[in-house]
Amino acid sequence: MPRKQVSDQPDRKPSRGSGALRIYEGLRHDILTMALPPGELLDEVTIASRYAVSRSPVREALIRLTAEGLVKTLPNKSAMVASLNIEEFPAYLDALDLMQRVTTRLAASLRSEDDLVRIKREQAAFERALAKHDALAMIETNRNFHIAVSEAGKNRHFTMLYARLLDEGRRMLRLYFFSLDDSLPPELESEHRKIIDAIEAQDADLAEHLAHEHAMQVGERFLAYLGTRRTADVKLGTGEL
Amino acid sequence: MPRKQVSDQPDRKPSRGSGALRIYEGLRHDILTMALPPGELLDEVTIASRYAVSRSPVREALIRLTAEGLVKTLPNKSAMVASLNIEEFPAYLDALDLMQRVTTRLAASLRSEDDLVRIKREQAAFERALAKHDALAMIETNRNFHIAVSEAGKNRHFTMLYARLLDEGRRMLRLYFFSLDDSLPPELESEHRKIIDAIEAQDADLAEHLAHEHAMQVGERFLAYLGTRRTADVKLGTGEL
DNA sequence: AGTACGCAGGCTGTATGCAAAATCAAGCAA
DNA sequence: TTGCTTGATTTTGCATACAGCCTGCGTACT
Repeated sequence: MPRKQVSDQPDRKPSRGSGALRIYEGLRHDILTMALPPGELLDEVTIASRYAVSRSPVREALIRLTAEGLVKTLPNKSAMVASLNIEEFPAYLDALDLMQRVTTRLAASLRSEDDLVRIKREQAAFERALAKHDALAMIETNRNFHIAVSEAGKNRHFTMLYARLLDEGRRMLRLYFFSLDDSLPPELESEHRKIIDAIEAQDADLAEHLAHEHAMQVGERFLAYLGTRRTADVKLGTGEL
Repeated sequence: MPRKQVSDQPDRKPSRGSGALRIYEGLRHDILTMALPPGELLDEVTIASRYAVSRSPVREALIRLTAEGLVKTLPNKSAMVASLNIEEFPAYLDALDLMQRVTTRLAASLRSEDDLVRIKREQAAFERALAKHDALAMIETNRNFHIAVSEAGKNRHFTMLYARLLDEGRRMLRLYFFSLDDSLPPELESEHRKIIDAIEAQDADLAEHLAHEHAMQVGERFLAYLGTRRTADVKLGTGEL
């Protein structure tokens, strides 16, 4: 069959090897931003036609996302976006708190000057997103800030779990941030700043303490959000807004 | 083309859906037991013919193993068994220690009677393996014991990372256990017993302390093993024995 | 009317085909 | 001898083909 021309760039060769990665990143982005809500069915042919590829790279992307826990798949049935289970929130917060504490503590102990530069750069990006009241950008830059801190701690095992938790949290944070539109909590900015100062001063105990408070704040804010009446009909289990 | 007859069981239907899982588990087992040494090339056609399937399910298995970190793959090149990087041992031990402490502590706080039964069952299997001087079984049952403890702590995030660390550790433990053939360390058994007692008594502080000591012991033993002269020529980076 | 059976369609799991990319080796040049 | 180029071969990445499983609807039977 004659190759259908690519939509945007007619002479753009997808350059063998990019297909699966592009789909993986695309699906991942859509899941984390809830463009694909929890429970959404991800049937392979539909996705394949949406990305103008065959089922093979789609399959690869779905397998990888399944391994990450963002997609659930039952044998001989369509994959679906993993649901946000509210009953797991306590365990989630426990894990987030511990990882945030340990990675921030390690960062304070082990950070290099380069790490510090990168952390501040990510924080600057976060503050720009704050200034622009861009909730999605805030969520993403907030994640990148914490990952930068974690990587300064130089333990890839902690960083990996922490990244997974933060990504999982992006979906919850999206619910939270969008609930308050433009009135964004400015204390996040100062909390980040204090963490940076502690890391710069290599005060591990203080850094850990601040990280703990930060995690608790996020948890409390999310719980407060859950308690607001106007959102009482949001079904977290299915993700339909 | 006429179907080539299956090697072992001519009338065995692979029952659609089992292929990828079978290969995944087979490769995983071979990697963790070092039957496939670190650095070994895993080209798709060879594995496919070995398991008497096409490349598709092999591909799926390799993708999943890559996501787990047991296999490394570079674009347009063969996948290979992930290497054991000795320079990452300190970070590994940090992570193992923290996960062991937190999961054991949580287990002491949250264990149900059923959890306790399962933990003791896994410990019994471990002791049987000890009695039989079966190193591979010891490694596996030791892992299962700790996973059972972790699951009693009811935090799937911690359990997931802990399981990954224990599996990663299986490859290192294999080096260690095989280095001392039959003279197996009996204190592992009593350490497990003490941990069980603390969990049963719901003494979280004691359980955490014992878990910490246990992790440190394992680390020290492995370091002592690394220090023995007769193994000085084992190249951990490539895994060739 | 309600239930069970059967058949058709769609979707996944696996096999196979094809082309780009990488690797290797031989040949040529320095 | 050493290094670069080039062509053949191998291997991956993607596309396509095929077969079994699940679903849903229609029909017949109780």
